Amino acid sequence: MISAMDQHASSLAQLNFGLGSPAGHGNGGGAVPGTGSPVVENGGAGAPNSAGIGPPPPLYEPPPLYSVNGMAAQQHHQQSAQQQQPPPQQAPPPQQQQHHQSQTPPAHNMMSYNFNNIDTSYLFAGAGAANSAGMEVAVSSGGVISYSPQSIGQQQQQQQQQHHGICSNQAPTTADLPDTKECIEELCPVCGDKVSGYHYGLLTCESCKGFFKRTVQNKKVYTCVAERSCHIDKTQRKRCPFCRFQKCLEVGMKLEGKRIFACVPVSKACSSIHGISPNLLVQAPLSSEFCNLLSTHIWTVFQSLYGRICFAHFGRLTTKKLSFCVNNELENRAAVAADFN
DNA sequence: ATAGCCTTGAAT
DNA sequence: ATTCAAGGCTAT
Ligand SMILES: [Zn+2]
Ligand SMILES: [Zn+2]
Repeated sequence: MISAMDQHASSLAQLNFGLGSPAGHGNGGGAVPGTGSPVVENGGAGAPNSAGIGPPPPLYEPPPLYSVNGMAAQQHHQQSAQQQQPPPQQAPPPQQQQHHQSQTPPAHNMMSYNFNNIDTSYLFAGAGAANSAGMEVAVSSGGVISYSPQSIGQQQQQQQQQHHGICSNQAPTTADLPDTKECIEELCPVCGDKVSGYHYGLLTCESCKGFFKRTVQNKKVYTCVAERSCHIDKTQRKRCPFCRFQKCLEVGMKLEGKRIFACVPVSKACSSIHGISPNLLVQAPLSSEFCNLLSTHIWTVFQSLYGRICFAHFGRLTTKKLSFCVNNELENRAAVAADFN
């Protein structure tokens, strides 16, 4: 059945984004030597889709019905069974959630960056945390975007070297004992729980380690019933796995030393054609080959997952333009991520 | 699904 | 022998 796609499959196998379960086991250090583990076709998790995103902030004009190379945007319809979502019991309106952010002054509004009308929020949706994590962005004249993301991982490394530092990223409200060198990296950068060691590249708690593990192992695709900016702390981390995983990625949790950009659902057609799993783990570095694949097949999924992408000054959507965009967005980040591979 | 605990295998 | 992170196991 899949034999017809051997060509594609083989080419895919050379890509770098695969989730490997390369028998490889534990390994010291936060940086695992690049084990070239290709793709793993498994995907156990069902529920390939997730379109039920809340109304995205109208920062840009709503995209037209996108269709790439005649590939109709069918994603809109597939909106049925998702993974079990915590019953909207408390589907807290975004405002409430942001209310929780005790001390995050004007962060939440920076969720999406607009560069020359290119919205990059689709990747770092809810980049508020990323921003607070030290993300800096610079836009050059040519529209080239450069990032100097200070992931928590890097911060932790720095702190370690200094054997000094501040109480994680969560300011202790008012308590800032100058001599508290013990309160240091005791807090999980994702949820604030107590760290239990290095897990997937940085100091995290045991639960977030397990959560990250389950997510990447099963390639789970979550959806957020709110605005993809839910506050994650020890007590609420279970409420929105999407935002939790998003935060995991933002702070720089890595698999096999390689950063993960997202876990995206792949349309049935695409997974069938390329012989890939229904859910795809997008890892750095991204090869241009993968970017092509992304631009031609998975892009619409990205849209359905993260909202929309603004191609205002791109005019009509074409494969080439998509490739351009993808290469300038994703690969840029990939290059940055490669710094601490 | 979550999270605490355990086993494993590699590195030192 | 010891340390440690990845992954397995399993009671909630
Ligand atoms: Zn945590
Ligand atoms: Zn959320």
